[in-house]
Amino acid sequence: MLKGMLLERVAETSRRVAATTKRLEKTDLIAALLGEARGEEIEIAVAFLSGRARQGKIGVSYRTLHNLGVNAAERARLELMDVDRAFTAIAGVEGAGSERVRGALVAHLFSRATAQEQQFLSALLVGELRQGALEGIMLEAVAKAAKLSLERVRHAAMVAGDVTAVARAALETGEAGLADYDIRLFRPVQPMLAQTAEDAGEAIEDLGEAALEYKLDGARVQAHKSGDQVVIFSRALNDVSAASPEIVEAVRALPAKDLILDGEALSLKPDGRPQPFQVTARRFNRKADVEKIRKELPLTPFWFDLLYLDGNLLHEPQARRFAELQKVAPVIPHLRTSDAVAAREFLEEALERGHEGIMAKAPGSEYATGARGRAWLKVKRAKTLDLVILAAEWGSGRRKGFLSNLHLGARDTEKGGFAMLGKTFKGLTDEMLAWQTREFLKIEIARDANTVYVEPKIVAEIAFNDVQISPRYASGLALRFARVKRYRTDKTVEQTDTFQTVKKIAVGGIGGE
DNA sequence: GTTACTGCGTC
DNA sequence: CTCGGAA
DNA sequence: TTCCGAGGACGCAGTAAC
Repeated sequence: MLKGMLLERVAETSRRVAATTKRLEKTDLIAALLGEARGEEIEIAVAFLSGRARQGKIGVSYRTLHNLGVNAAERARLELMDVDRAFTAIAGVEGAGSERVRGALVAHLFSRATAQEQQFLSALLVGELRQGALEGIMLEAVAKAAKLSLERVRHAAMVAGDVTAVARAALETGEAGLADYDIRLFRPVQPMLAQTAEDAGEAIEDLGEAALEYKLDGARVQAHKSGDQVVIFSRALNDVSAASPEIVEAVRALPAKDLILDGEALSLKPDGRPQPFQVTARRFNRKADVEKIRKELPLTPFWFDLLYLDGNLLHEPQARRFAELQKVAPVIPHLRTSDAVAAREFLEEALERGHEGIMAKAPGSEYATGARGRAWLKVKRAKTLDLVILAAEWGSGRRKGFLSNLHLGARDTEKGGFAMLGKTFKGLTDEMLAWQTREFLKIEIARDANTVYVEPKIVAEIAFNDVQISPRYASGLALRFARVKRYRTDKTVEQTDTFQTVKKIAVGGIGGE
């Protein structure tokens, strides 16, 4: 009887992958390991080295792992298959007392692992492997190990919606094995993604003639239909049919037997304007009272692409896919133009109607599953505020040793003091990180475990997309997608924006109270 | 029963 | 979701 | 250009604790 691959082999590879910053070296290390794996082990190894369990999230928290209190094994004996079976068992526990049972199962697994293996398993389970390689590098490694072209492997994985099975097929049966991974009904494909453009003008400049569409602020949905059978998938390819019965019904009624649609679903107010995102979000991942909530907050799907209609359309140009789509389903508001002025007007119209912005698509482009290319561009509009930094949290990973995540405050001219509007760590260069760490420590007024509180005197220009109602912050409001544009050392606190200004933006955006 | 907290998925 | 850094 | 990782805001589900 052959011995299976040891967990140690994977943990050691992960450690070495993390140790180098060179992409090719990472690829080589992973490819070498894949060459040694057999059968199901291939799928397990691919999942682990992509930073996840085959079972997905299995409900093991940071806290569970820290309260284990088990010793490490002396010798590495755990096989990949053992670990995979243990994960399946752990994921299956539910109900009252489940946290204790799960903890016991995790403890037993960990007691059989060496110290290094324990470290690897911990990182894997909390999703913090941070070896500088995820699915992108994995695809390259699979291609290398199977001696196939990267494009071939990537396409199969994206159309299959999953790398693990494709990796196994590629390694076991090569080119022939990948032939099965064509688009197929009820097997979701990775949705095509977009890059950002500054404004409508840049999008037209990039694309020439472009297919413009409203960008709606809801959730991405992929609908599969064959006859009466309909399944709706989310962006992460979860089956969300149960939570969105009205979408299922709408798709079932479409005049085509077999199709796959791509679109965005959101809830509209009675006047046709969109609900704020956080309101539409009440429909996502929902199990309780679906029939009741669908009456209060019905979801409306807006379709913008057709991937399959009695056959594969992925490789057809966008213009043809959209034309076919219009014959069978209600489509998103759209405009085909090469005129920058018309594009700008279209953007203004979308914004005026309460939407997020527009998309601009290359009419000649195929549906590049899972790719974030320049064939699709998104144009949104950010707002900015000058805010005061109230505190900063110590960073982790490559930001360890630097003050990173910033607490943002706006002057409250009524109550005095500052209203906290959330936090951001985005938009900071290494230079800014170093600067703020230095400067903040000079004006420190207090600290706790992870946070340094500072005198409220540093001003930063903060970009954001929306103001949301916040159940978390005392101010009652929080910024959505906040990021730092620059520090305003030229501005005093008295010159910053006030909480009262923020409230006005909120009322404008949310629709008033 | 109700609340608090964490995990997960959406953006 | 956004951004900056590295290859 | 592509990939990665630094983490942000919500809301719901599920358990544990009260």
